[in-house]
Amino acid sequence: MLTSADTDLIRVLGDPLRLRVVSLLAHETLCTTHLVEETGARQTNLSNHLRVLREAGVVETEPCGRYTYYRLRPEVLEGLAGALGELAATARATGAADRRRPCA
Amino acid sequence: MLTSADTDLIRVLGDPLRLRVVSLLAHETLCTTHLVEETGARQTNLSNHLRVLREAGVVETEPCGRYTYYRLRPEVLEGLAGALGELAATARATGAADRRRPCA
DNA sequence: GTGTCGCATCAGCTCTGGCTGATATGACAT
DNA sequence: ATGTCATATCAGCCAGAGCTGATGCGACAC
Repeated sequence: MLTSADTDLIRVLGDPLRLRVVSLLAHETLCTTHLVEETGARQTNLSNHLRVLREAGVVETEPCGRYTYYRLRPEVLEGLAGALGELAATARATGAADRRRPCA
Repeated sequence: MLTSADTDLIRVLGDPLRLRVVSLLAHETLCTTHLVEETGARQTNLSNHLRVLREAGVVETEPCGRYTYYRLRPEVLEGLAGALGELAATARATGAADRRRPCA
């Protein structure tokens, strides 16, 4: 079953720049400067998106001097992937059984 | 790797009402009237969302007299679940190896 | 035919959310 | 202490997206 928390998570991931950041962080732990280089986005803009990702629990930070490392939290993505997979399986079963509600 | 098509798909799913509809359709093939009953949303509003889901390829329609059945397309959800799962696996490996880019 | 019902589309309003420049904070170097 | 750099926050602008009422269209019943 999908909760409203999942909706929020999906919404957070549904932004091109944020998804790009997540994609980058999946391969390598980076700090804001690297992300600015990689994405070409302004620092302010990126910082806003990183806050959204942080508050959604998608990433976690590790301060390192005046830099800040951003690391992905795999459990969150795994949870969502699992929920969507379950939903897809249910849908496939429903289709196979052609289970439909009669209209009027 | 996540493409921009995935971004669009995620964005489509990132709406509470649309995700609710997807959730309902996963268990049972329904027509608009049923969805109006189940969600409590206005017919116009729901029809708009259904159009978005249709254009994103998440659902497909089957006319039945003056009714229209909506059915979920499991492959789309499966594809997204798979991509997210892969991303999570990559992130987990990155974390385990503590692979990070040195800052300056 | 007329009426009703299921569904889609249109036009308009509103509000969220992403982008920006400016500014604040805090760490390092000199 | 001064300057520079990395990062976060704030205030404001603007486009996009969701909700609505009104309307159009096609299928069925009579």
